[in-house]
Amino acid sequence: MAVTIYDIAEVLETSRSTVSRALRNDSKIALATRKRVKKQALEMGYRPNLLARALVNGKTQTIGFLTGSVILEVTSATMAKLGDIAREGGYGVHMADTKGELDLTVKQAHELIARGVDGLIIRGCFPEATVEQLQTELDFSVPTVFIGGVRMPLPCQQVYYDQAIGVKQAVDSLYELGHRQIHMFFMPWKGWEKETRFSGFYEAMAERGLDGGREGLYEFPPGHLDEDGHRFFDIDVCFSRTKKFLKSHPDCTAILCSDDKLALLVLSHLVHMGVRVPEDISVVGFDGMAATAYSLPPLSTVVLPIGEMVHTAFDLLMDSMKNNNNQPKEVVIPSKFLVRRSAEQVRIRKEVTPG
Amino acid sequence: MAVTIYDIAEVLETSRSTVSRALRNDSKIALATRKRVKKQALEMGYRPNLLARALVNGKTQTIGFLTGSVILEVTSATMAKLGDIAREGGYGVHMADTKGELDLTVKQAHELIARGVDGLIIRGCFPEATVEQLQTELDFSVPTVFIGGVRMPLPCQQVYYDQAIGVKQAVDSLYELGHRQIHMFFMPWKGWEKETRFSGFYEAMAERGLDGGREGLYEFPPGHLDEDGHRFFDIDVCFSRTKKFLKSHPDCTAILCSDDKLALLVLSHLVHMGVRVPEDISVVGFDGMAATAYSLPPLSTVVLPIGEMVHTAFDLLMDSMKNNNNQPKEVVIPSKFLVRRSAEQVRIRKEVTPG
DNA sequence: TTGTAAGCGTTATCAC
DNA sequence: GTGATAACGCTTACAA
Repeated sequence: MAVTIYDIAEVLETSRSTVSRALRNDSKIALATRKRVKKQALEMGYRPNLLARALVNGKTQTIGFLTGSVILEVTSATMAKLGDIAREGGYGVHMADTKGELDLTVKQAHELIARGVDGLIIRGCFPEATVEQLQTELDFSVPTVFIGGVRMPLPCQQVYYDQAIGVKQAVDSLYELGHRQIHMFFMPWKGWEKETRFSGFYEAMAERGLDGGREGLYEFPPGHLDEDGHRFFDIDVCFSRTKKFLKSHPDCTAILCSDDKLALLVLSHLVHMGVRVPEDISVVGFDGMAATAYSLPPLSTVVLPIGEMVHTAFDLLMDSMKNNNNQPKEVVIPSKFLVRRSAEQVRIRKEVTPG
Repeated sequence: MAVTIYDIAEVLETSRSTVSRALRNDSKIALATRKRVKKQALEMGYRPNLLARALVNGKTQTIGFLTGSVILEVTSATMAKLGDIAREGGYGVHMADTKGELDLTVKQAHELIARGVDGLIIRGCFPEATVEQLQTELDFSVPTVFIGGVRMPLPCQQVYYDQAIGVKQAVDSLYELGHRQIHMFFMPWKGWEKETRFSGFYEAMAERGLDGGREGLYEFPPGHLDEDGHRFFDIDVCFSRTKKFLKSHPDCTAILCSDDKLALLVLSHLVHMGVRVPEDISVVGFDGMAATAYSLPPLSTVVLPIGEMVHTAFDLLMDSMKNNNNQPKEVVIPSKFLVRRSAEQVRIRKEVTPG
């Protein structure tokens, strides 16, 4: 069996308390003793039993991370970052997939709490849940902070992206490049925070006096999920949808996509149709997926600063764990437009501008 | 504070042991009592403290998952699957990123063990570590199973992919489609299990009497990692590399890529150069990434059956946790070639075959 | 069928 | 400075 402080105490012919204190560098213990104990502990390969420790002081140095579909890149990037940050802070991460469903989220949260997490970070929005539902269901007994792409409409600790701002920047940037006929492509999949992405588009277009209400939106079929949660698109349908769009909007010079996957899809379809990007049409994505960096052309996209969000959320959580309060607090993280090669000056303007 | 069995016992004017047993449905307890206790527990919102339970019976119902770069799709898919399977089995998952480095792996493993995981699943190979190093470093005190793409050269519980078999299938399939000039593209990045992928290629080519030794291999620059572990490619270099290849290998009709990312990259570059896939050149990937399903054309690829691997690994782990033994055991999971549109009969043959 | 009491490995509160 | 001793919340012989 594993070595315990008791074993060490026995060998050293001292008491458990002394060993315990010495190992934690208690200044009350003589320096010599501390040294002796630590040496012995090392020799015997002692490793503290964090469970026992947790039982007495009520802290496990573990946080729980609840998230919908781990396989999504934004999710796994978040998780990776959280793992790193938590580790630096001496915390472990217990993760659980919620499939983005409220009841599973609640269930898993209770699981994790029972397992003794000190705090909870929950990622995902629950679009079909009512505020009342959230209020009652999500009444957790440990400090909790929500993260995601939309504001949760209830008093809680949360950090979320301002998704609109990046879209606005994108529209502004396109405008300055001479674009006037700008459209937004989207796939209305479940749990997707579309409204905030749309609203940025609406606003920015309106500000410029451009046509960008609902008419500026162009919908794609969302495909379907396989049993592992991977989303598959019906590329033939999407292809013809893009084709149709081009026919019906011959004057469109720029396309904003509601997410990078769609943007990459559309990009490849355009290229196949002989439409040059960005010479003929500029394309912009949303999310900041890694793959946008090496598409051809590399995709301009609105990036969600995941690291910043995770940092903020973790700090918030640490804080409320320390003070054991869970007072409502909100932090907004701005998204930002990242310029790459897929967006360019419109041709018309190019021809007008002399070399 | 949280409700404990003691609180319930007090209210019911009975003993803690009765409550404890009743809650766990011990047949020794009168059915009426059980009912009464459970009802009371429910009413008081009792939730068992798994930590306390763990302290006494030495089991936390938690497993640890160690893995390199969480952000990779294969990794996150593995994690997602593991989370689901574990939950079904009543287990939680404590995850930690190892960056694919041996010392961090060891460190994290000890962390997790201290936190009380009942077992460990470790993903990742350690190409630069010697067998001796692994032997000494990886001497864990809890049941452990390794998973990954290569066989660990030491006695342990492991399940790994037979990566060669899928490559062979791919080559066979291409051969049957009339391809003779088949080449393999690869990026030699750290920790990548290239040899097994290569060996499948070598063997299959040799079996068919085709030129497929080292000369059949064509190397791409591996790009670089950002601080988050995302890999970025220098697309311009890759592009010109592909171009150069086409010039120097005008008779090549099929390209096998060592991973899907590379395949998708090459695919887009070929399309941009006006090379039609699959009409002019067939392309095959490796991994089974989701994105291969909706590239244009959808990519034929060698898929790694992640679900199968995780299932196997979990079962193995459960087994050795139950019997508390850690006897060496190996399971091999075959990869398999998945046919999609990116590979097709060679043109020559097409012309010969009458309509 | 139920209750008593010991113990899991640690920390914390007292005395000494 | 150090050592008993009582928690922490639960399980499990052993008694009753």
